Order: sequence, then C-alpha cells, then structure tokens
Amino acid sequence: MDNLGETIRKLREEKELPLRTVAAYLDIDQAILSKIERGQRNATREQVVKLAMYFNIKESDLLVSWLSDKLVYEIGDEQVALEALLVAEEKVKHQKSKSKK
Amino acid sequence: MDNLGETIRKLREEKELPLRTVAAYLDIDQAILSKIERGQRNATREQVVKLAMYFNIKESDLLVSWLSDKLVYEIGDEQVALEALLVAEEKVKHQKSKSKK
DNA sequence: AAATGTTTTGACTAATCATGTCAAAAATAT
DNA sequence: ATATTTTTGACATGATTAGTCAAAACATTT
Repeated sequence: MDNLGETIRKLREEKELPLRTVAAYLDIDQAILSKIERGQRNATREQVVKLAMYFNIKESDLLVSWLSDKLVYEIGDEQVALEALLVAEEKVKHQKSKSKK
Repeated sequence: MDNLGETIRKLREEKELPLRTVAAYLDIDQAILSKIERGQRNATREQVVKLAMYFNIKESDLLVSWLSDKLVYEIGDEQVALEALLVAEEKVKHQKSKSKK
C-alpha cells in the first residue's frame, strides 16, 4: 500500500546505509536515488528488481508499489481517475482471459 | 467500457465520414487517425476533447476510454497488473481526500 | 477492368520526456 | 568547525512520442 520511495528509504535507514552505497549497487548517481526515494523520479523496472534483491524482499511486492506509483502519476489530476481505473481493470481482466502465450 | 479507437470508428462510420474529414477537424494527418482508431497510437488529451465535441458525446465518457487505454498500455504484461490497479485506486482515493486546490 | 476514393503501412523528422551526470548548496552528524 | 550525507538544479543524451508524407492495399463505382 506504500509508495516505492518511502519503502526503500525506510529499508535503507533501518540498515543505516548512505545513499551512496545503495546507489553504487544500482549503478546510478546518488542524486537519482535521493529523488526516487522522495518520489521526484520514477525508478526503472530493473532498479526495482535490484532493490528487491538488495533488501531481500519480495520482488512482486516492490513491483506493485512501483507500478501503482506510475499509474497514479499517469492519471495526473484527471477528474475521471477512479472510473478510468475501474475500466482499466475490466480491460485487463478481459485481455487476460483471452491471452495465448 | 470500450476502447477509444473502436468507439470513434463506430461513430465515424455511422455518419459515413472518411478519415480525411475527421482528421482535418483534428488538424492531423489521416494516417494518425487511422492508427488511433485501430489502437496503434494513443490520442492526445486535446484530440479526445475535440472528438467528443465533434461527435457530440459526453467528454468525460471519452476521457475514461482514453485514460483507461493508456493505463492498460502502461501496465504492459506485468504479472502484478490487477494488484497494482487496486493499489493505485487506494492511492488516488487517499490523495483525493487530502487535496487542497 | 479502369478509375476513383479510402484506408493502411512504413520510412522519416521534430519535439518532448526520461534517465542520467556533475558540482555546488544545504542539512546533519562528529 | 569539519566531515559526511543529502538535496538541488543545470545540463547532456537517449528514447519515446507525435507527426508528415508518399506509396501500397483495399473498396467502390462506372
């Protein structure tokens, strides 16, 4: 239910790691990680996967945080936000039912 | 509950208008409109608003189709699609409750 | 079946946005 | 006060998006 940024900041602070260290693991500048943690930048999918590895948490949980963040961002301040989300659900369910691998 | 593309193609064909005519109204090449109707391109918000005007239908209905299409597109083929949509709903509801204009 | 009208396709271009670096400023801890 | 860490913002670069254009494919008439 949390944002990706808040989540990983908590994890990082629990372990008392500086941005520098985690950023090095992700192979990006600490500035970006700082922005990701505060919700000013979106992480890439690869970064999310790496973060789950790094902090040893369930990848899909972190992906849900990340993807839902992106969806909220895409919605912006549209009045029809909630309705669009409901319709999107229907569409996803429907396309899932007819997906061939 | 429909896709934007399908919806406006139906409307256009009911009125027996060529792509050319509607595209001219939107001030884009007919090629793009063709692609929008077949879901190969996303319309811009402005185009959606103009289309609602043009076909004289409720703007918010068309915006819901358009935005939900975009959300589905953004989700791609993520496994966590449905869960992310639910979480996004929660986040939107929450941010709405604390929104100041 | 030729001619005309419509739609689709794909190569290309321009503009916008995403992702990142870097260095300095601001904040925090020693 | 010095060190360390975090934040900020200007900038570079690459990817994506939105568009044009012309030709090919498809439908209709005549």
